[in-house]
Amino acid sequence: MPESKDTKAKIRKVALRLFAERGYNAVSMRDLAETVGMRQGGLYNHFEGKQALLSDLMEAHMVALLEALDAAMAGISGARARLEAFVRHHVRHHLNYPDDVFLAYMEVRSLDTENRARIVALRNRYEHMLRKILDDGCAEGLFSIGDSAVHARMLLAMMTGVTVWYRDDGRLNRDEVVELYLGAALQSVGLATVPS
Amino acid sequence: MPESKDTKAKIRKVALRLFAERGYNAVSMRDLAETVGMRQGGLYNHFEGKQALLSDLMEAHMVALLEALDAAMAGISGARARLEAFVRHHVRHHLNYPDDVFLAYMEVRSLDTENRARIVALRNRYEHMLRKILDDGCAEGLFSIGDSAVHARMLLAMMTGVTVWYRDDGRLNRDEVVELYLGAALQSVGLATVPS
DNA sequence: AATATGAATGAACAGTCATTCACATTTCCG
DNA sequence: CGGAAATGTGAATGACTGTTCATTCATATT
Repeated sequence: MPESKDTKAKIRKVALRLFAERGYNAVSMRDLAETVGMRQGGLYNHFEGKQALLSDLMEAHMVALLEALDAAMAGISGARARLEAFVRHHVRHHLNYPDDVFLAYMEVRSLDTENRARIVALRNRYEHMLRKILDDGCAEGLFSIGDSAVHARMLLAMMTGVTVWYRDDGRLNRDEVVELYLGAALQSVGLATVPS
Repeated sequence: MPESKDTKAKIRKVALRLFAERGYNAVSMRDLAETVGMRQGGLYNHFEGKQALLSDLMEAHMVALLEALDAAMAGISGARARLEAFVRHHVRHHLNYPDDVFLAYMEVRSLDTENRARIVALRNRYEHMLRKILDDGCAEGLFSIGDSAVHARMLLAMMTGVTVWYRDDGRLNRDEVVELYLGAALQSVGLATVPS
């Protein structure tokens, strides 16, 4: 069988979708195995258990998110350009991987203590990158915001929320949505958006 | 017994906290009863079941939120003043009832079809109020935003996120936080904030 | 004094949960 | 080709799930 080797990948793919759709606690190992096309016992040849599977998915997403951020910011300097790059990266990544994002956001509390600590640390690193950009922009006298820590959280919440409503068959395509979020983000720090 | 009559209220209070803390599916009726200080069977003298309890909590919150909005907006005219009133109301209400808000946001998917439809309808009514304000502001030439429907969702996600991080023993008090969100919201629609 | 009500109990119900395990089957490699 | 390692099966485990119910009891009503 040619596809037997990527069973692990298939389990992850299905688990990601089901966990994101119904929530971690509402998905049983039976549901998961059945959707994958196997019996529940076989899952344990690939993962230690349900908790390990969740943790694996969330960590993979956070690492991918941070790597994509590094790639998006490489060689870009200046607070405004860096903010633009951050927003574009964030919104685009969230549009491309809505299930990953949704899972990482909603199921942090389903992680046990150790796993949660690791995921939250990665998330804090991400948040700190944005806060640094805002601080730099304020130091340069470019941005006008009340509090960089709060503003970073405001922007992240605003942008992450795109996963809640965006649908590919809707009125707007992904590029348009990215630019809408970019415009709002720039105005929120006191920068006028240039008309296209 | 003076306190036997408000058992129902106590169940709601405890359920709200537990559901918000651990998630609907992670709280058993035994957990709930034990925390209230009774046995599981007795819960069913006050609520039809777990689902009815969740639905009851969420609907009560949505109704309270809409009523508070009506009160906050009464007699206020002009797009800018109405936007300010909306933002102040929303952030303050979310700071005052973080568990209600968190539950209503996270557990919509745990509702069965009929209950979900009712809650989502209430939520849409709320979102529409904000969108109307944005449309009016654009029509008056006051606001500068790309898309009022998207911008309404951006603002709501941004403001609702306050429940995720705010702590009463933190660096900022509630009034300060409200004003920070107000400033960001106004700038995001292209309005300069007046220095205090 | 007799009766009705609201509320709590604790046991029982039929399922479901994640996980384990002995046992097939398949796949890979020497 | 052969045997070992990887992978899948199906049954079993004990704990936990939401819900029901006969029963008890204190209070309120007649």
